[in-house]
Amino acid sequence: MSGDARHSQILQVAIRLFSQNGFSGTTTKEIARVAGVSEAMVFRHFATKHELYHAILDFKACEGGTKNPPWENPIIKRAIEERDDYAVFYNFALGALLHHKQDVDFMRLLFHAALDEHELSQMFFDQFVSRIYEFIGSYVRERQIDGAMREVEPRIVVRAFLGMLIHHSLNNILWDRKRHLLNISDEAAAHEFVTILLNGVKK
Amino acid sequence: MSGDARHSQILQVAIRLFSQNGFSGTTTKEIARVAGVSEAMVFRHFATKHELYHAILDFKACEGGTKNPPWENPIIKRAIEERDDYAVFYNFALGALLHHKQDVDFMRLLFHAALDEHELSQMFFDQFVSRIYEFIGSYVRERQIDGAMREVEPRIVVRAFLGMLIHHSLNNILWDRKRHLLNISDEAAAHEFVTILLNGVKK
DNA sequence: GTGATAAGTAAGTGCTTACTTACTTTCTCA
DNA sequence: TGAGAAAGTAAGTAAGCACTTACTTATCAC
Repeated sequence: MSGDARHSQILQVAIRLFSQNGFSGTTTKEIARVAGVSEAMVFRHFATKHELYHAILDFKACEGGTKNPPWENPIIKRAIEERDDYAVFYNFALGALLHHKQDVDFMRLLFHAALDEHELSQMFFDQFVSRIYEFIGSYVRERQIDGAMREVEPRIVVRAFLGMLIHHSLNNILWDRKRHLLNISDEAAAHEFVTILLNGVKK
Repeated sequence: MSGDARHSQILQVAIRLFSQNGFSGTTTKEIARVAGVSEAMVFRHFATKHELYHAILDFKACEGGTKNPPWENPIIKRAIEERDDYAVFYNFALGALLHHKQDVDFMRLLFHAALDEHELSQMFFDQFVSRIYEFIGSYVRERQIDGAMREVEPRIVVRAFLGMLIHHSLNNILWDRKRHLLNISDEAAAHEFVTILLNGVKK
């Protein structure tokens, strides 16, 4: 196997293991075993375990966050121009839920990193999450000026909205994987959450 | 120091360390050091590291969950009888936010346990969280029958509501401890979330 | 074919881990 | 007051950890 191929293969294996077991719960020996190579190969590609973890968070933060950010989604941009509140929030919500479902590893990795207080957790928050507050928050502000939404601190609206979405995904990933408590499609969840939110803030 | 006192002192130290660093990130040596005893003392009180962790989750799940459950809160019970939606949801929300703030260790512990897929995480979910779905869900159902709330699956309403609350606490604990993104009192947060939710589901 | 280079490993290194043993000190109360 | 129990420790043990070294095998342009 070529160097590059092995490099990204080890990365993929490590992503899975770190996301399952966290940093200190994952051993370099097991990464090597699952990748089907000797431990020495892991250390040829990544000087230390920390460097490997850092490379993963770096890679995932780019791929998972800044790849298709909502503020570059043409459907949402169009909906914003047309002042179609439902379309703005629904498409954002559905995009988020699908993204969470597709990349469970990333979600788990983010929470592990947050609990471990890893610097890249804060970086992701500052560079991605706070931008979302800006993005949705400023749309809410505009709609308040339009007279379409009542006066609430826009960031509270964003927090309420993100809370519904992220908590729903977190439930599906961590506690209620079999969907015993609430079995609902992503489309239906997005619709219901958006309906509650928009009715909740309309004038 | 007496045996019982030492026992609970080690427990308290371990709670702090496990909640900070998770199970595999915490060493028995450090627990002993922080407790100011030799490692052998830790193992006199708890046969294994796993047993200590189990004892903590057990203790915390009881203390944190079933101590003052919302379904035994007289203020909430009264509000339910009076069909005072705002009082029901506001008091529940404020109680939850205060509880999260007072016991950050427990919140972190719960998330560590969930990511580690520890059995007691599932137990807490089954015994406490699902009861809350029952409790609030059935109130929503009653209010729908009363004609005061529109027809939505009550569990979706509960999920939206808990999502706002838990996500807000999680933000304050993990990512935005300095409250740069949103600085708001617990009372104001409870008020705003409840207002959004109730307007969101009213007929 | 040959020699340079890259891919790969077996068998370590010293340190840390959870956990034990064999021992000493302190307290209690008949 | 002294014997027995309980509280406490120093100094281990074997296994596991991140990481290294010294070596072998495969690739491929020339």
